[in-house]
Amino acid sequence: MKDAIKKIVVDAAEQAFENGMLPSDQIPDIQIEETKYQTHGDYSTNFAMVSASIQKMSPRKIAQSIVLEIEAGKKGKNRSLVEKVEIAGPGFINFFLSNKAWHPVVDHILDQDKLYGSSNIGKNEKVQVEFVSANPTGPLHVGHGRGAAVGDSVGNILSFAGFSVQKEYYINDSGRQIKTLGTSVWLRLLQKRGEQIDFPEDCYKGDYIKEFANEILKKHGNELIKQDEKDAITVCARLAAKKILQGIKDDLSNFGVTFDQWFSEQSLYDSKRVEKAIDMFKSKDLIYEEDGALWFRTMDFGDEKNRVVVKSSGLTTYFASDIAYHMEKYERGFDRIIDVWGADHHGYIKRIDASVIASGKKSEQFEVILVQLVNLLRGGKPFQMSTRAGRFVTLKEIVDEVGKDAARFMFLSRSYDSGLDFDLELAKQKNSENPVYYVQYVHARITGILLKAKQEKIIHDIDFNRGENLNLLNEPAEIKLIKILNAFRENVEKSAVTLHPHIIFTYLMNLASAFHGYYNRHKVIGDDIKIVKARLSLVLAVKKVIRNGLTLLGVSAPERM
RNA sequence: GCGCCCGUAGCUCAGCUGGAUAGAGCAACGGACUUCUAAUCCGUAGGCCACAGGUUCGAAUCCUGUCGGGCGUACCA
Repeated sequence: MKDAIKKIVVDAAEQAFENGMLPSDQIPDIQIEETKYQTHGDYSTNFAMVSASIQKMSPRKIAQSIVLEIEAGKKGKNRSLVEKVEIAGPGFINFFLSNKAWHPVVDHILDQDKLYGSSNIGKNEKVQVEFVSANPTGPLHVGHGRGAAVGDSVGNILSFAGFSVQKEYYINDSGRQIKTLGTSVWLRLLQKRGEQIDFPEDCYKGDYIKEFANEILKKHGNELIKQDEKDAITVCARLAAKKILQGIKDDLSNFGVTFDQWFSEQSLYDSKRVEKAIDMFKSKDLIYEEDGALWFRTMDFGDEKNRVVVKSSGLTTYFASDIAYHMEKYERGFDRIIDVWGADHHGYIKRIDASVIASGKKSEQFEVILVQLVNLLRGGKPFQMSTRAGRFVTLKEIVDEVGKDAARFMFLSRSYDSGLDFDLELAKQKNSENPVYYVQYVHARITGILLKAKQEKIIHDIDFNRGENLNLLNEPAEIKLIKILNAFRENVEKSAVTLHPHIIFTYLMNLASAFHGYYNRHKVIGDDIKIVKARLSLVLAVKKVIRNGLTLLGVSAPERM
């Protein structure tokens, strides 16, 4: 619709130039915007204002010549959509569209169905979204849930907008935390056998560790005891990590989050990629030795200090494998890499950015979505979490208690740029305070209407792909609904460009509100069969758009509630 | 100290690639079920958009500074 309006404006401007009403044929970058107020029509453009310096004329004068040309060119194809054009304020040109301009939108939605809202602005660009990537040393907690919801939705939205997306989970299955995990399990196992052991401060204290210890003791206890402690710990680590990872996969799956690939950190060592990356940067003099350690010159790329890649002990740091990992991603052919991280990792961005640029990529090819922390509350009071102390609320707990849909909707309701208060008591409530029901209710309500219409033999099927009598949709509430439906694709695109899923949330709330208002004011199944058919077409279109939007957020669209 | 995020209605937050009269949910108050689902709707009330400068025809939006809150500043992961 906006494109059609833009064409009208541009055509008129060209015509005005030919007629000598405008001195220049230069067309600046203009905006066609939806208006905030009914009195300003449906769309407005700032053409006159931004052309003022080019044309060396006052905005209102420019606007006048444009309006004159539009009215003169009544025969133009798009022109018939416009009922009235007005000049307002400092020089806005306001367009009032006729109702019939909107009616085809309904047909278009019914026809496009699940594809409605999709686009190709991504041009199949290869994008990788990496998220969650929690260490397999314990179950996922609430904070991971937010990252999972954001990453998964961003992936969905980018795909829908025409990007070629791969979602990946990076498994930190190497290094010290895995060793700590093994030690934790091993010590619990020994305790279980009755040995008196002081459990170290830096080991994982969660109950799940004790459970693993029990299990391993039963299954492999006798063999383990005979082994060297060092080997036994390694075995414990391997078994526990495998078990935990499976738990993470299950939790994510129950949360509706899927990954295309699970990438192992250890594999980077096995394939010598870490070693090779270090050698490569050494040869470029970007890695040097000092105090017995190897340092990467991240300061050359704006970091506040250089960073260690190999400690004086000879062990590599996390940063070392991350350098290799990101290089490997580009080798796989991705044009863009998006990492979803918790805000507590923001100091890490410069470092990775430096290594990415050092490896010859452009800064824009690496982006980090920084998800601000989830502030967990219980009945309004802060609820502190610590993995080590074993006191935390897991993602599974949340999903079991409030449901996948409510949890995901909650996580995506706000921009991730802001911290999120997640109150356990509130989230557990299944009442109207939860916005997810507000939107899902639209879908269920419409299904109810369609089922009734089918029962009364008004329609054969509750799903159809052609509207009927759309020209009878002339109630203001109906036109308003169609306008919102029409804006869906634009919202998806905006969401994709800004990488902000909450735009979809806001859109859905807005659409749901418009629908509920319409529903309460107008009856779909009434006396006039022609109008009934028109309205059935409209509400079916609403239903499809609600479903498409919810799908992007990973929330289900129920037929009944 | 330095770096990142935030500061908008009583509360939680949208709006931020500058546009005309700043929005929603919750909470408060008053109404609407003999109807396709009241998990809904309609109405009332609620604002120095933290503060101070700057850029602009125009600033909640962009720039600078100040104040306030969160997070981070490891040869941890």
